[in-house]
Amino acid sequence: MSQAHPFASPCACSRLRRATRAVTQLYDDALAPIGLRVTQLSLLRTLHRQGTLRIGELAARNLLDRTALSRNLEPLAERKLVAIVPGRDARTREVTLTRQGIAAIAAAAPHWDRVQREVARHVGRERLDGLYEILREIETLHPAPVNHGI
Amino acid sequence: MSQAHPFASPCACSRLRRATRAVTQLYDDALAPIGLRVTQLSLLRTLHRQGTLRIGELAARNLLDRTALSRNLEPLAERKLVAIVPGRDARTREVTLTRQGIAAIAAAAPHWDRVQREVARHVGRERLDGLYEILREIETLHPAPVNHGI
DNA sequence: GCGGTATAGGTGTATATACTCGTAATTGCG
DNA sequence: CGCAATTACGAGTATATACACCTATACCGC
Repeated sequence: MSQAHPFASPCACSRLRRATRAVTQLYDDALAPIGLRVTQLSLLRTLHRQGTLRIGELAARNLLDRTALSRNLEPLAERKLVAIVPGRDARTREVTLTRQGIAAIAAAAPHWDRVQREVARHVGRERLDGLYEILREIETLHPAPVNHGI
Repeated sequence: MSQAHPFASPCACSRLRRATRAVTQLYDDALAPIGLRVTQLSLLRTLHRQGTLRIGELAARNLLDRTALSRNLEPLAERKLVAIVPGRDARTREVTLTRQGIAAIAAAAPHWDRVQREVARHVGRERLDGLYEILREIETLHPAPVNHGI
């Protein structure tokens, strides 16, 4: 009785993944003129909000595997949008937004804004807020400790 | 005023991606004893529900890029969980679930069930239904035509 | 039947993501 | 201090995902 679409996948994870593919496409298309993907812009903006972070910290704040983050940073470091330098603790590496990185965020801003507003309008602000709340709840299921307020 | 967490990302896409990483981890961990990832189980189950499909059809039903699907099928074909044979139309290839594929779904079922119930309990059935509805809405933003009832 | 167009799919390349294992540096304890 | 445990990270490998470009096949009008 709860199966609205008899052939719909009942798997919460598959549903999330599918919708994420759809919306990622939307954002990537919008950001294409700037030469940034939404994942890349997201990292830049995290650094913009939080300042210099170590690899592990930045990964944890994004519920992202440490080694995956390292790889995601490579093209950004290549393009000098971020700088990665050894920290005081010689085991660590600190990731910093460069001037070009800040410029890239600024260049991407209007495109991001447009697509974000399109999503908000399409879904409705209230439902979007509800979505965020549910997503926050879901994230608490992550194996690693969740860092709220990120 | 609407910024509950002053440092939270306001990006719908990043939020979705982050939550998706978290929940994917959860499902993949649960399915690890079976040697399947949630993406793989999801494909097998689509075939189980819908029967033999062509590459392009299976991709469209999952809002997945055609070539990405082809690559995702490779390890499954390698393990003989699916069979890929030329269709009548010689341009096409048809993907079929094998007996081993059906067995793999059966073996994974209890593990999937457990984690799915955990998510439903944690989020709440009602909110989970609400989530599905919002995700369906979001999917309609996908560039490619959305196939509902999948 | 032929030629142009449309369709289905593969290959090469790039990024996204996570696991295992290995290494270097730090820390903590006796 | 000296060594064991811990911590931070990289490298290798595998899957997930998409785009640009290419090929083969089918279809359609004539």
